[in-house]
Amino acid sequence: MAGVRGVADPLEEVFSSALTRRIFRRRWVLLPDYVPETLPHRERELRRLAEVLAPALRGEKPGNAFLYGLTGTGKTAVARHVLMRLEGKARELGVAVRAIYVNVRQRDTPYKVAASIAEGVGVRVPFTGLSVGEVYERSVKRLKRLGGVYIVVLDEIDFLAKRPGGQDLLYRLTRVNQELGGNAWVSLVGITNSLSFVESLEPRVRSSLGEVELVFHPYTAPQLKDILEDRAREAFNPGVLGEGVIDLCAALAAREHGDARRALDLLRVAGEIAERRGDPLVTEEHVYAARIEIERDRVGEVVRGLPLHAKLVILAIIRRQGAREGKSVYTGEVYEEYKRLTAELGLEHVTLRRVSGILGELDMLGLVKSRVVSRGRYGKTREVILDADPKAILEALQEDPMVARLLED
DNA sequence: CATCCACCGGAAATAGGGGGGC
DNA sequence: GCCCCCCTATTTCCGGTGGATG
Repeated sequence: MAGVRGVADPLEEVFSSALTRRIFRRRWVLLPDYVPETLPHRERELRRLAEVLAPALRGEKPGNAFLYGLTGTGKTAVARHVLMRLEGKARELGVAVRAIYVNVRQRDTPYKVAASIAEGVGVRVPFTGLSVGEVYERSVKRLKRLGGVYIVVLDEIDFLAKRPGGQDLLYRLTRVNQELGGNAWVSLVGITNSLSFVESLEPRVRSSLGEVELVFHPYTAPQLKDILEDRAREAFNPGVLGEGVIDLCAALAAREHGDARRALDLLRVAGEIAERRGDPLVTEEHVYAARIEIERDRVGEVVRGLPLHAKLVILAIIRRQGAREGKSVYTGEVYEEYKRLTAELGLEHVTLRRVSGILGELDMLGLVKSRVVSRGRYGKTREVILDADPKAILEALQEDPMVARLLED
């Protein structure tokens, strides 16, 4: 393709500005899955987890551990950091230690978890077709032959326990060492942000998993500031951060139960916005814009991933709520509106039971807030209120050709 | 103070689409 | 080829329940 010399070429402009990297030096340092060199204000937790797992270096069975605390309190980062260092040390010593990290929210069925572990021990499995038990047994067989120490981290483990068969798999995992008969060792590290989850576990699973429990408390604003300053030094070119930017990110995140991931997201997206606009400095204004952009992206992504009837249900909520000036709506009311929408499209409607389930799902996805209330004589039902920007939702709904038919007018 | 509304929410089953192992 | 497995969305069935009302 011949270049268009002398004429403004929009792509060329994009490319060259990407190359100058005027804002970021190493942007990925701010991405959520980056494992930092240092974890300020988590020294105690790092040390404790390391103590639990260290026996692996002698080829002995490490302990099981359970980490809990709210999102963005450093659980995952601590786990990954310790595992990285442990594997490094083991390599140095020539000891067979292998860490297997599974995010159970992303791999949220017993089969997927078992398959992830299988891959982690070097067993190739198809993505479907086998039973969970089969996958599990193949892994055990290979482990017996290979030997070594394995540390399996189950992040957001509550999502596994909730699924049918999830507890069974957990139970089997907690006693896999008996099956291995000393040829290899497996230790489990469970991570969750749900305290109530711990109580919902079968006692035998809980006692095994919770040999050591570490509680992660929310970061305070000054602590978040330390974290951000650490990372910002790596991530940005010198002098590009405007006055008060870090403080603002820390303050906004501290307001949300001290969520470090949120703080880092704000800082990163603020930088991205500045870069995109060609501004030489990241300012507080960029941070505010980042907050909006993050939320819009989140909502858009969630809504796009919804099945058709869930999309219709959320549209029904918006319609009903719009008609009642942003006040809450009840299940029955939503259901009626939803049925109207399906009729308009000439579609079958799902049952009330299902819509009730969808309402619960929308709540978990953070699009809606709902609580069960009793209106006495007038029955018990769920009170639903929108918890996301309706404009962002509608924008995403627009992209569904079926739903879009309802939005023309 | 018993009643009874309007759902709630667990459990199990189905549909229907994608794949094993031997 | 036969029989078994997984996954998601949904249906069916059904016992449960907080509190305004009569």
